[in-house]
Amino acid sequence: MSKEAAPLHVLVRALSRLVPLDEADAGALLSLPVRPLRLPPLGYVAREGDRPGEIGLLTSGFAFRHRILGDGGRQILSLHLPGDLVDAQSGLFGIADDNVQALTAAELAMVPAETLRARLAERPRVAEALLRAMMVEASISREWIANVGRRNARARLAHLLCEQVTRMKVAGMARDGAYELPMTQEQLADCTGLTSVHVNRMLKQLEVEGLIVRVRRAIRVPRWEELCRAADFDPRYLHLEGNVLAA
Amino acid sequence: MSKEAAPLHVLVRALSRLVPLDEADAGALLSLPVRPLRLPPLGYVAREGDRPGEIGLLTSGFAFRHRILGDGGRQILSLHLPGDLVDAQSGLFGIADDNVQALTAAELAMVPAETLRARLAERPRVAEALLRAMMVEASISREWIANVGRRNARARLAHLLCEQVTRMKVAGMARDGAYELPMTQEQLADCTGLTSVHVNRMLKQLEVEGLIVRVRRAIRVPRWEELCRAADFDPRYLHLEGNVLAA
DNA sequence: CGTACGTTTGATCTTTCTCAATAATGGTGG
DNA sequence: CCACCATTATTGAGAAAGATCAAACGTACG
Repeated sequence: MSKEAAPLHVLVRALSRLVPLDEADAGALLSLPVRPLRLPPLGYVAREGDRPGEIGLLTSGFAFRHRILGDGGRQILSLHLPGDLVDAQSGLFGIADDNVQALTAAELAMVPAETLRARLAERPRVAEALLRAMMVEASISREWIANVGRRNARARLAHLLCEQVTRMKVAGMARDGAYELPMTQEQLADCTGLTSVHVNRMLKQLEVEGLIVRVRRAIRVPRWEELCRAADFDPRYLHLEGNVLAA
Repeated sequence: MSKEAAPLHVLVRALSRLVPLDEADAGALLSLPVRPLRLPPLGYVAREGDRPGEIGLLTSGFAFRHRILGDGGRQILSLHLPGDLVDAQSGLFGIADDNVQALTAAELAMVPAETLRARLAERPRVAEALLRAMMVEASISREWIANVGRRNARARLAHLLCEQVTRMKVAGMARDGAYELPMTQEQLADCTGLTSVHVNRMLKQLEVEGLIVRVRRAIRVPRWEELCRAADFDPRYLHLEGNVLAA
């Protein structure tokens, strides 16, 4: 069961967290044709303006989505974990709004958009799960607006960490309470609307406050509750209802 | 045709901008049962945590969506015009992520979520239109992240104005090049992650620069191109493809 | 072992916030 | 119609958060 020969298992696992899927639903997903795609760090999944025709399922590694502004500034818009359909937007819509890039080395399973669309029409439960996944993503986007718009640098960063740690826990990517967040400080800055210099200072501050411990890019959270308080983090917007969140 | 006896006409009009709907599709929408709701300015459509059971279609007036942060700060997350399904999220998902409030006096048509969901299953084209509407909204959310995260105060405000003016044009709400944006400066501040004091100063600056003209809360844009440049505004993220944007 | 990239730190500058006071405006009851 | 009240807009002065510039330091990796 936990053997993941087929890459689509991560999708079934991710979607069934949102809507219970039966055997037939799962089968419809698992039988999808797939083009494997292996990317190096910073490899592009999609570029703004692309008309992909395929939808990328992230099966291993991390990815992120971003827009480049007129003055060359970059804003990271979302972070993606294995199980995420990384550009359902572009795939179903036809045109990509933003750039999607691998953060680490990553593996994707590219699914033809038309085939997926057809499966969705046959399997309403799967369609509903996908819709929910998109709504969760939209809710996260709105939290990012609030994060970047109304929290100070320290809280922004703390919030980003809380969100990622929580999502990684749910995805079973925690390793004894330490979470490897494979991002440079510049990328953290582009997530939070700060400069990398200021991110560095705030990380250090969180560290001297004892809210995080850093070793290389691995971050451990010795006092989860306190970090959440510093972050003004309330995980409701992640819609994890049924999920185990026991530390 | 332009007579809108039934409130649902605005929905048909809005959705058919995204996907061509035939008579049967339109009929399926127009025959939806509706509970009219009339709200005073600042009346609530939904509150965070609500489990509504109905989806609100805004038929007249403006509405906005916001979250309140732990320190009491408020971030406005989106603005809504007639034709917008103001809480498809909550209605289809079950639980509201954020607060939705009327900005002006507003009229809504409340549609039972279950009925709408059933219609969606019967009418794939309508479902697709709704999905697209949600994707456009998500794309706008991402632009707001970038706006608030990476643009300075002047550009943020200019961008918000460009976005609203464009959407109002498309919705046919322009009155000879003047657009009534019925928001207080504090609300503009909560959209842009600024303080109302600074919004005031930036509006004034845009005005002395000749990029906008203000009379009461009506804003006219004498030099559209220049305002767009100041805003770093590129309307692609609004996905207006087929729409007339001739000034 | 050197190069490229990322991190850390300091000093200074700018943008935006905060606090506070004043002026308009709009709506209400008399 | 007018006086009054609450809300919103405007302006100034000073403080603070975060940006910018610049340099040094680490570390990974070819």
